[in-house]
Amino acid sequence: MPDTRLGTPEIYADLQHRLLTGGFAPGAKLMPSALHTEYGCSANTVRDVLLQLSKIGLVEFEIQRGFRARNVSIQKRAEIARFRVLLEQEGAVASMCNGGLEWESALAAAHHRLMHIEKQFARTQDTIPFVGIWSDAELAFHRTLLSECRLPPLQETFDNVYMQFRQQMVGLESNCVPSYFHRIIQEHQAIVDAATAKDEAALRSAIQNHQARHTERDVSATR
Amino acid sequence: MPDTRLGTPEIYADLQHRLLTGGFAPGAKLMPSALHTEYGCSANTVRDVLLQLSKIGLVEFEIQRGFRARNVSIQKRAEIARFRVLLEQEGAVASMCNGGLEWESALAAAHHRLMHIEKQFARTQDTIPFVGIWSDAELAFHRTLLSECRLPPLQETFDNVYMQFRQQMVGLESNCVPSYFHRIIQEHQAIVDAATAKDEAALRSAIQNHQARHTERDVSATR
DNA sequence: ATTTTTCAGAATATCAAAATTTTGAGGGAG
DNA sequence: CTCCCTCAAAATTTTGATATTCTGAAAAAT
Repeated sequence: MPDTRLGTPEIYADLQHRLLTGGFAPGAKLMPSALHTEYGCSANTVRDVLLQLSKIGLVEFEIQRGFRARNVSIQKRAEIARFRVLLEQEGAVASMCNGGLEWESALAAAHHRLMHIEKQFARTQDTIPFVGIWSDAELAFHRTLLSECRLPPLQETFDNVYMQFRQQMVGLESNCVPSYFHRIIQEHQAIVDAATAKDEAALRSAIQNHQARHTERDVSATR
Repeated sequence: MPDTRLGTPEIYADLQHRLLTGGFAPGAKLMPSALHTEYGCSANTVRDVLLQLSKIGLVEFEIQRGFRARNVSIQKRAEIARFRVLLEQEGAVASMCNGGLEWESALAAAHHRLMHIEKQFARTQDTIPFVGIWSDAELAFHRTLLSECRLPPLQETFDNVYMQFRQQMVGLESNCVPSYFHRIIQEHQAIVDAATAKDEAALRSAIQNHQARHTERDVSATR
């Protein structure tokens, strides 16, 4: 798409964005030899970027077999969602214990910003360009939630899992219903309330409920 | 070291092994242009392998600044250890709930194999060649512990974290005292006992105790 | 004396082409 | 009809060379 000469970071960002917004069909082959013309660079450069993207789980890499956009399935989304809940519960509880007033304030600020975007969202029909900025704001909110947990490895893992989860979402549901966002606003509010009240059990429940739609175990699937 | 022509998987395995056994000083620069002669391949091939190793956290990669063996510190080891405990507790408890007799048996088998190696270990002075096989057996034991948790993302993350933890260990303590292994045998036994007894609280404690030496928070470090 | 600039050496990123491997279709043998 | 073998097209990996960027020390300026 872009016609100017791009550096590796730009190619990385663009490919990540496409992966996260349905720019590639799930499981689609990602061929450096095909993509390099789009970015006006060599195939090897695309290969490097794809290798880096496989690091965060958005791209599957198999030796001698190239790259693919990660496959999606209800089962896989459920596994990722349950792992995400696990990480977020532990991280949020730790943040709640460590974090002081400045953490609560940051959380309130992130939530306010997110609500503002979500309200704009509900008013607009043209949802496509909004998913990107909404997702950034939601990620910022959840990052703030974990920001004081003092476990960098958990935070890094959460970032990856969050993006993998998002990839599963857009791969499985191409359209976003507006009522969906109403529920999400309430769920975020419950998280903020529990964190502010320093109620560990409530915080865990709120985080669990936030993903309840996706964590149900699918007994029919044989994986 | 090897004089025959090596494929990428062999180079990957060898570099991983060196990273995990102190073959590189912590923070040491890993230059494709220097390593490619050792493996009889081009610098770019080494670069690819290092990119893949950075995926599991053993190698740090910064754009335009190359690769480094990951740095070690008491602080970093503590963070990794605490994250490891968290993952292992959740994974083991889930495995205990899901796993049946075949899981208990597999766990007992992995533990028996590990004990056998540990006893040989205590008898030998020449510890260096043993650390590799002991570590493989210990990893197998902990993998078995999580094998029935039905959370593939957690299992993958645990593998990475386990290796990062090992890297911190060998980077911080070059010598392994034999008494160290006596304690570890008992700690593993406690994990097996709790899992067999289906005692969730005891299992969590046993896993926590297994890393207790490393999870202490270092208040003096300002990170 | 401290800071800034310059400059060569070294290391990294990128490239286009060659070598290797995989894939899939077509043709024979059982 | 099925299975296996062969072979050519396509894709991936590797290579060696080129271009860009970084590093550190010496020189110049404040």
